[in-house]
Amino acid sequence: MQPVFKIKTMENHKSLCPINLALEVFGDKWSLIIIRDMMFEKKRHFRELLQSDEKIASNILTDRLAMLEREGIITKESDPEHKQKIIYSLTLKGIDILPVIIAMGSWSLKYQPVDPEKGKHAQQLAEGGFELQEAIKMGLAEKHLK
Amino acid sequence: MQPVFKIKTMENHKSLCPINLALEVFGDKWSLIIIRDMMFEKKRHFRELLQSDEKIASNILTDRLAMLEREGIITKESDPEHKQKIIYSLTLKGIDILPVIIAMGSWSLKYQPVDPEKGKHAQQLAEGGFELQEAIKMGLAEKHLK
DNA sequence: ATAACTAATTGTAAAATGCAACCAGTTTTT
DNA sequence: AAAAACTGGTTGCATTTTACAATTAGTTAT
Repeated sequence: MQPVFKIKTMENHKSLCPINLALEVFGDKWSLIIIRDMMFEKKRHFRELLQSDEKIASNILTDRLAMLEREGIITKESDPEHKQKIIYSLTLKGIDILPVIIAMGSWSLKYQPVDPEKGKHAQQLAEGGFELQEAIKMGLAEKHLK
Repeated sequence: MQPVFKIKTMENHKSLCPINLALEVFGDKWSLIIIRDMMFEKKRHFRELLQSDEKIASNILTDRLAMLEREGIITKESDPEHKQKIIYSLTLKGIDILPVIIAMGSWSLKYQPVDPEKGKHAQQLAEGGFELQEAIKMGLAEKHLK
């Protein structure tokens, strides 16, 4: 029996509904935390991402980084200056998750007991509107895309 | 030993960051599917919600509905005309999750293999802008809020 | 050479999810 | 009035995911 080609377009999605397809990529407790830290805390290394307030476990972080890379949300490359260091970057597909994060932040500001200090970015982004959002995307693109 | 009051403001949140606080409510594979069906498929009963393409299990649906009620996203009431029927409604807090769902839909339309039929709502909402979004919220408020 | 740091991996326990069958009431059908 | 079908669930069990702590091989700094 020969190994069989996996048909890419027939991946087992629960459905092809847009909401479900997004949830299958970042609909869990950790993926958006990682993306948030890369976007707003400028974290690019494993150890930095491990340090969040939410205390992600290292095996879960490893798993999510691999998944996000498979899904084309991030890329990884080893820093040639420091062979042991791996630098993680957002792709355009990853940067474009920003509006989702902003919408979630706005909702929490309205309904959840947000720590004002932690909510600074969300506050600014809720007020800054479309222009600020685009400016942030530009900044991220400059730092993360080659 | 007397039962002790649970201090509401000290609930064990992983953090008080807005992104995390939103994820703690609907950052799982099912909650937004349920909310989507209530918003766009006009589902209001247990059996209807059980029928989604994604095939949620009945015990998980029971669990999520109870959680969403605890979190103030939905309410439940028994239809006095049909004693066995329970009708689920969105609260304003629940209706205000719409922008998150729209942002996720737009992202999927751009990057994921969305079935055009399933993506109709997302397509319209991406094009319709703020006005359409507000109109939909008004419609939901009329049907779900008393 | 030693110590400290890197991105992980491993082992084990706990929690969440999936699946199928079942259930007690409530209507509907016959 | 009985039987059938429908309601929102519950139960038991297998699988999967997550949490937590300790450990690791390779790399860099002292």
